[in-house]
Parts: sequence; C-alpha cells; structure tokens
Amino acid sequence: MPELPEVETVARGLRAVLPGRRITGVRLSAKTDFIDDPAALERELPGTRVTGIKRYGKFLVIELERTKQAEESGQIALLIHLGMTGQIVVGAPEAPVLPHTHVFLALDDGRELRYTDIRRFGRMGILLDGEHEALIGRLGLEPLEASEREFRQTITSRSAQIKALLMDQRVFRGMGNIYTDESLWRAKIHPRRLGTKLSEREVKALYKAVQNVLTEAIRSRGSSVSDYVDSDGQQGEFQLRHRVYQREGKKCFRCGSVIRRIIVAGRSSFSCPRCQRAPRSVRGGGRRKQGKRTYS
DNA sequence: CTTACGGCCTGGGTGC
DNA sequence: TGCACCCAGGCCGTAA
Repeated sequence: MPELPEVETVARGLRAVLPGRRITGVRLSAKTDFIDDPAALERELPGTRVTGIKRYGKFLVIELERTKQAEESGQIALLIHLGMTGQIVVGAPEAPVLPHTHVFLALDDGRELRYTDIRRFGRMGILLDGEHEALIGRLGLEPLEASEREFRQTITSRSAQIKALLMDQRVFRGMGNIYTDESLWRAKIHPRRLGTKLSEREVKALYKAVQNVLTEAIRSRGSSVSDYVDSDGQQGEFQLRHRVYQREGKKCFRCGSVIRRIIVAGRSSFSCPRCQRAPRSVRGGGRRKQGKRTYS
C-alpha cells in the first residue's frame, strides 16, 4: 500500500510528535513474524529517546538514543517498512485497538504508538550502528533528490521494462505500483517500453512526471485506496487525482480512449492504449504467458 | 549479473 | 448462505 508519498506523510506526522519523547514500554501481539528479532525490540527500546525520523524510500527509521545504560552510548534505530497494509498511529492508549495491531509503544507523554498490519507484509527491526548504512546502501536513488542527469543515466543504462525499473528499489527507492502508473501516463510512455530505448525527450518527460506526481501526492497526503492512513489516522486525498490507476474500462482523461489493465512486471498496470503506445515487440501478436485468463 | 515467478498473509468483492 | 476464485500501495528467495 504505502509508497513514497504515504511513507513521507507518515514520517512528517511522526516528526511532529515523536522527537524528544521517550519510549517507556513495549508490548507485542502473538503474531510477530514480521519482526526481525521481537525480543530485541522488548530489550532495546524501553528507556530510549527519539532523536529523529528519517525516510529512505519506503523505509522509516526512528532514530533513538539510549538514556539508561550509559556504557552503551551507541545510537540505535527502529526500522519500519509498512509493506502493503501497515499503519502507524500515535494516539491515546484508551483508543479502541484495531484488529491486527501487533506493536504498542508506550511514550512518556502518556500516548501510545501502535503498529497495525493486516497482512503482515511489513517489516520491523532494530538497527545497530553499522546496519543503518548497509540498508541504505542497497537502495537506489531517492527520486525527488535525483537530478535529471542522474535519472537519465540510470534509466538508459538498464534494459529492463521501464515499469520494472521504476519499481525496483535498488534502482529508485520509493516508487510503487500507483505512482509508477501515474507517472508513465503523464509522460505518455507504455509500461513495457525498455529503459534503454527511451528517447531523450521521453526520459525528460518521465523525469518531470515523476517529480510532479510525487510532489503533488505528498501535498495531498498520499493515496488512500483501501487501508492507508497517516499517523493521525487520517486518509490521504491523492486517490481523487489518479488518472489511470484502477481506472480500467474508464475513459482516458486526455484522449477519451478506454483505459486498459495489463500485467507488467507481475503487477496490474493501467495505461491508455492511445496515449501510451506499446513497443513493437508487444504490439503484434507476441506470444506472452497469460496464465489462466478467461476471454469473454 | 539480470529477469520471471511463486509465496508470504488477510480481507473484500464477484460470480455461481 | 456458501464457496471458489481473483484481486490488493511490497518484497524475498529461487530458478533460469
């Protein structure tokens, strides 16, 4: 569910309430298979103070300093990935507990941070000093920080399908299914086009599209398609501005053609058949695996 | 080194 | 009402 704009929105929400707060207690549910080392959370977190909130692509890092054991002065951090259905909400401990809430962090201001995750595709764990860099090192460019030149360099040096490239976290960090489709539609590029085969004009248009889509989505506090809420429990509004995502069968906002859904890079991909021309290899009667598809 | 695909998990929607 | 199936903002491990 959450992509860069949603995670950024959560990060900003947490920045407004967490820094300076001390974690006074940790409680976990019985289902902790999404936590790297549950015991480490219970052992390390109590007594730490939040010093900052960082976002790397779709990862959230809550930076902490130890305040109890002075000999162990090292900084640690709580790493969180929201997966598809993860939610972090800070609120009153008396608030009703949503189903699938698996982590409760008591704070010294009397409030409580809760992590809820229906599908448990999320991830959580303690980061010690070195692990911080190791994680970030495996991630690609932050799209909103990349220059146009870096962007072009990265895209044109890979031969994968552009959709797969944009969603590959080792290439760009933070893009997911929604914002990839929305960006490709704005740039009028078919998701199956290959990175190497994009013209300079197309790459330029895509760069702008990505910048604009992400920036506007952050301004709208993300997209709430089904589960997403920010750290106040509020939904985003960018879903009202989606131009292709989940609009199969509806008219293209630009040309009126019927939006299609196809599978690209293993994911549902929505595009306009007229605005986003398919590459040659795909346009013809190319034999592609369709699985058990029913034609009606 | 790529890329493709199944699996992980739960719930909502649809069609029979 | 039940059941089977498909689908969902993501990623990881394995196979080719």
